[in-house]
Amino acid sequence: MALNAQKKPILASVAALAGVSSPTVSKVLNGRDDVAAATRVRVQRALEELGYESPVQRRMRSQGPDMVDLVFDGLNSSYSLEVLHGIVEYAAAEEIEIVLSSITPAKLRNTDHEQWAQRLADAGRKGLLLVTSELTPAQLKAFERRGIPVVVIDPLNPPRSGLVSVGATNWAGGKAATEHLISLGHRRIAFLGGPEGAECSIARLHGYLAALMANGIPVNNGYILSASFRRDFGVRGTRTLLALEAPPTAIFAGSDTTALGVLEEARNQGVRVPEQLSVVGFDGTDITEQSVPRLTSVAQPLQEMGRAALRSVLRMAHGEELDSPHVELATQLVVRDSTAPPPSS
Amino acid sequence: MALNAQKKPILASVAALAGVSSPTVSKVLNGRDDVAAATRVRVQRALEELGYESPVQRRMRSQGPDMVDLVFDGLNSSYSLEVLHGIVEYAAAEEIEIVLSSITPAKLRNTDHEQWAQRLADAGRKGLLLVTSELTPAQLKAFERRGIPVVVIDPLNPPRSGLVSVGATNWAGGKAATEHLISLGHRRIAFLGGPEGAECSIARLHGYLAALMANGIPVNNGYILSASFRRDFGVRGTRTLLALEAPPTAIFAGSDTTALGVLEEARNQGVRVPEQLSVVGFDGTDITEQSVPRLTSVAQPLQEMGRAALRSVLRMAHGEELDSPHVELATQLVVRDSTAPPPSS
DNA sequence: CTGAAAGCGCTTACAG
DNA sequence: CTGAAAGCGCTTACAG
Repeated sequence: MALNAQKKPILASVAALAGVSSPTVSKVLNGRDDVAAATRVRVQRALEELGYESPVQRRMRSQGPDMVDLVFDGLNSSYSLEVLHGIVEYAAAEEIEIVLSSITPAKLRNTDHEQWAQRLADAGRKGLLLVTSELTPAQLKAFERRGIPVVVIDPLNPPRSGLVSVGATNWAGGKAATEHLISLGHRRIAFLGGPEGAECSIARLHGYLAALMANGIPVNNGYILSASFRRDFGVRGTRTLLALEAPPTAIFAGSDTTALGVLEEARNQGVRVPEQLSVVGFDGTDITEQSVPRLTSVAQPLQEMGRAALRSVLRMAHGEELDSPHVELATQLVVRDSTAPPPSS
Repeated sequence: MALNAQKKPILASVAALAGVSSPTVSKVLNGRDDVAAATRVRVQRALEELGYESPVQRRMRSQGPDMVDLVFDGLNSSYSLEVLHGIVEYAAAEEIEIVLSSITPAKLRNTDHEQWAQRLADAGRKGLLLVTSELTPAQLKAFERRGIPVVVIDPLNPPRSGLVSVGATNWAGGKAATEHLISLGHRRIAFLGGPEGAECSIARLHGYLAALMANGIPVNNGYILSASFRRDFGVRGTRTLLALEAPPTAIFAGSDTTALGVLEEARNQGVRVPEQLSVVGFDGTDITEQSVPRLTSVAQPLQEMGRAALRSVLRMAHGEELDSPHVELATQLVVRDSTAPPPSS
């Protein structure tokens, strides 16, 4: 049978192998119930053996590359662009098509997930990729039941069991940023974190705390503010911090965008960076190179995270086992021009 | 004919209506080229009138929202992000899914376009959107023959007949930028343009020239350099310009990214912006707000361009007539902090 | 339950 | 360029 393996199997060849007529095979394929159980089994075995595909199935498959759905949580930051870039580049190389879902995170809640999952299954989608947004366990289950793998990039909540996700070493990054400042001689170091409850921000905060503790620097709660990853919080937060009786000599911002706000407010107050105030950002997007001064920042491998997530989804789609349900790629501190020793007051 | 409207149209009924044979209809459907143009049109009209769908298409349709393919020319700039943002937002509202094509512009040349177009047709894709990149007339024809509308955003070449495209008023933008500088008192104004031959850059250059001429300012060819939209050209170009015997007092850059390079080089040479040198960018992406000083720039309505392109493709897919094959959305000069009167030498 | 026969809708090969 | 004819692969209707 290996001899005619190249010949595409048609219904008649399946019938011949099973020792029945074409109509009978047709009935099995279409789920008719007027077929004896034993016959059905024989036909099914033959279908399997020959790897039979209906013309529609064949058309579907040959119709193009595999497709993976992507749900994007707002497409407005350099962060998103980098992640998307990584996904798209890998997809192009692997000849995968990425479908930007019309189901936006905003609509996610009021979407009938059974219906959604079924649609993806019918359309032959190979998997689902989520950036930042998340699925409820019930939603996740709907995809699981249909054999559609789901991978989340940078989940907001702590990794749940059953949820496959890709992130970055946020704790280590927070620690590295803070240790860098400490090694420059800073002792009064503030932290401007992201939205309350965001797992990645909490991890960065704990990295910051770990560095302080390891160096015997007492934690000052007035130096720790959390609100958002946006620029305006950088401005507001800096205003608050610089108005303190003992203002910090360094600020570690939870995102590059926030750090930009820090730079802006420092400039407005005539506080020179890095001479009078050191600033570290987080993300390592291209704005770190465009700001004045260029921003010392903890780089996340965003493109790699996108690529890794797509790779994981594809591996799962092919039935391969993953090494681990949650992977964290290494962050890396990149020292630029916004950090220096504190002013020798 | 309204009477049997409920009867699902088959190939033979289309043939009857068009007054041809079934094989001919089959050929049209499959994009064969051995059909006379007039016959093809008649058949396409009949297909349209009866709302014919192939069995495969029927299957597909019952399976989810309409899909439009998108070919992106590199996903690395704020420019791309903005355009994509506009497309995706409109798509989500209209419940359209956007497929990021695995055919990248790099691969475009060695792709069998007949095969590609057929694949999209088979997959029931409603249209094709191209950003910056373009199709050859032969490629365009392959899609046209299969009734798949194509729209290009910001085509690099001048609008060809038959090519539907969306752009911005580059000439007017170039003129507005230059007039702004002239009205501040500048007479020595340089232009740093994009890649040689890029239509949008040529239009901006001519807007610049028009403004100079309208104000009786002689054109100095040494003030006009064209190379790319990238930052490094901003640096190099500025170095060249500032080394001139009579250096310009203002530089109009063809993109915001290039303008950023201008700012960088000016800073390196200790030339203060805007006091000693005025700078205007083009695009109006968010880096204009993040630079120091904030960048005066000609804003392109990038999100709107993305949205308009998708809307056009969908209108064509529904058989509606477009008002015009090429549309230009208005650019707008946004004055920020990088422009001021020239130094009173 | 089964399958010979007829049928369906589309495509291909080829004569003109 | 066009279409009558043959063909393809699947499904349906029905006799046994």
